[in-house]
Amino acid sequence: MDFLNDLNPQQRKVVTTTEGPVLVLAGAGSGKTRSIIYRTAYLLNTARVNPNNILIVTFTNKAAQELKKRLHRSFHIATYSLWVGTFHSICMRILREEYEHLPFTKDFSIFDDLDQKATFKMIYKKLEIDSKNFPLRKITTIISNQKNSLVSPQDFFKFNEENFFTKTTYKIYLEYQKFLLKNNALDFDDLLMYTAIMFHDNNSIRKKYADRFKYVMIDEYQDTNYAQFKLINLIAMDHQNLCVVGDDDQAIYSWRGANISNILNFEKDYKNVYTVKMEQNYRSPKSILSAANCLIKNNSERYAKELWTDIRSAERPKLLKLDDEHQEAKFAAEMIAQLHSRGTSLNNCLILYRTNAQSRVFENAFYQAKLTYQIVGGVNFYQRKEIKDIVAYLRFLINPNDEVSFSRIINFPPRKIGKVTLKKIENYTHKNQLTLFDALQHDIPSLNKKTSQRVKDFGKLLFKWQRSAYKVEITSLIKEIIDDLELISLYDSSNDPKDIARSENLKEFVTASKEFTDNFEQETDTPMITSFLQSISLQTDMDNLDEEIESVKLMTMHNAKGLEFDHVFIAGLEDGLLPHSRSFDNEHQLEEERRLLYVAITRARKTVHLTYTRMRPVFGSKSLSIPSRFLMEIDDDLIDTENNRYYDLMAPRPQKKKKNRSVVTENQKFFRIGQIVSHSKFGNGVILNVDGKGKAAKLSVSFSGGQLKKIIGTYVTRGNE
DNA sequence: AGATGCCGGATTTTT
DNA sequence: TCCGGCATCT
Repeated sequence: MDFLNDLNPQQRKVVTTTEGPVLVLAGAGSGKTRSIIYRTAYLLNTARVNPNNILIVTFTNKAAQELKKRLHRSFHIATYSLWVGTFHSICMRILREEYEHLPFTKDFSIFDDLDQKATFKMIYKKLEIDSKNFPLRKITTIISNQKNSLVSPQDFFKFNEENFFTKTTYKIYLEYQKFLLKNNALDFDDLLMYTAIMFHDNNSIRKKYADRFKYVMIDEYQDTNYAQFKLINLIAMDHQNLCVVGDDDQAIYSWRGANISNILNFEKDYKNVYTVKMEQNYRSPKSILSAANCLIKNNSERYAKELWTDIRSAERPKLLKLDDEHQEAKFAAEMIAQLHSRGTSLNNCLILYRTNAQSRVFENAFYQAKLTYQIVGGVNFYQRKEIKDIVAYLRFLINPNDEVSFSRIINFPPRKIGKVTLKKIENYTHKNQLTLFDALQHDIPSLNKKTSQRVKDFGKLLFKWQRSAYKVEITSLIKEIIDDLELISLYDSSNDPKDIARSENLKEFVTASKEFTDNFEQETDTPMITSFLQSISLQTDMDNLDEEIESVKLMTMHNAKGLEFDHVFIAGLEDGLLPHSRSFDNEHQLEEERRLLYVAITRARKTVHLTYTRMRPVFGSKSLSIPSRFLMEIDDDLIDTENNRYYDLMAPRPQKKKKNRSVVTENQKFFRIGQIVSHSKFGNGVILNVDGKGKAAKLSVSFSGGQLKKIIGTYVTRGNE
């Protein structure tokens, strides 16, 4: 119990209040992660809870690993039987365990957004839909939102929707889900949706997990969506031992379906909630925190709170104006070079920007300055063409119905099998009720002799690998495939500059597979290759950071959540970038952009540099930049603009608006997604979307009578949940 | 089947 | 500016 002395009174309360619902409103740098770790240790060592009975949900795989590492190091806790992971990885494990009750096998493929895109293209072709009228991006977003609200296509088809666009969208949705199942595949959202719906529909399975996970902790609760809320609710509703930790000021994922009202309504969703506010910041000096506080006060959708700190005497955030984006990058590189020459590790330096596209100039500048850097995000390692290709081979061997992978590999490397042949193979497969894999072993009548031979040769090759797949180690299999296809020499002999790095990446992939094999903890009777494929689908770039290399880190502000660095450089503080132009006309989105900057600033332990440019290329042509409106919201005396040759104020400071800075009122959180409401004419219905706040919010409601309506909140009443 | 070239459109953030 | 999609040619 001695370890409780390491904690402040609030943290101690969080740690020792093990029974019943606990809400922890934890500001940036207030020791949130620490509290979760200590709470887990307390549950295990003091309260003698069996590790099997604990579920911890983190926001990234990396955070999960870190947590395990620290539990092990500081408390000598064996983390083997502890369930720690992201929502997605935890759902993946559950679905694999319960596949008998589900419409797919445990070998299911996980489709990333590239696979998803390929799928939609096939569907568009089949349904003869013009992507001009139904832009892919828009449609995938809508469908993703439906899944995150647990609305299945069948639910929608019950409604007699008149609107052509909506009707077509649901047709696509339905077809998409059918296609995925036919391919034994799930997308990211499906992982959550199938699990939540399974718990909802099958009480004995729900009970099994509710009994298993007697103690549940969720980190970053402000960024959970409805499916995640429901999922956790179904697990915790019986025992109520649920501890959620989050900060409404750091909610930055609403575009992904995250619903801030999950955290704001926690005290209503659960009974007798014990609430702890942690407002002492242990990370940043007062000079930095004051600026952050001043900024975030401009948001109206928040719990009123103010972070404070004992850490004093440091510099205020510096604001600098550079001529263009090259100068901006060069400036950061020079500053970091200077710090580095005085003994600062590059590991303590962070570059943050709003969009991935901004990273390129920084790469350049750091390369010039001979400073080692690592980029997080952008094109994920596993999304690169050469890696997707080899993964597609592996996937197809395991999952012989995976059309997306099949169409990827059938003619790569080129073996003179084109799309006509592909279509014929698919038809033959369909007609004879075969898997694609088996069809390749046949003589397909509609093919001419030459083509048929090529197809059969390919089939033989796949057959050979499939036998290896169940016999040899993953790494050997991968090597075998790469050798047989002569991929390395293919890329090395290429004239295309893009191919230069490809053979290197392939080698790295081999190494990664080896690492996986070495660290693999056999959890079920699932073949290792299945686990490998599924786990790499959920890997992010953050997980692939090489910790051994001392380097400056470059990433988007979204990726920076939960991290801390001594020196933080925040670039591109310009209207259009931050706040992003796409958020200009929407107050909610503007507030989210503001939170993004708040998150960025509060990463810093020692210094913050805010930069913007005089001029920046937009759509290819240079145009004058406008300094971010957020800069004007921070009081003059909190920002250092003096003794600074770069600074000159170019835009007139807009008048600050008077803002409602009070606590979120009942009115503001009146409706939320999933709530049941009733209407005098349409009867009962469930809310699918809320636009605006308060009683007068615009609601999208699906009524039990079948209508899907947009309605002003004042015309409905809330029913029981 | 594959290479070439033109046009139009899009540009946020990620598991 | 760059990328992807489409048409056309070989």
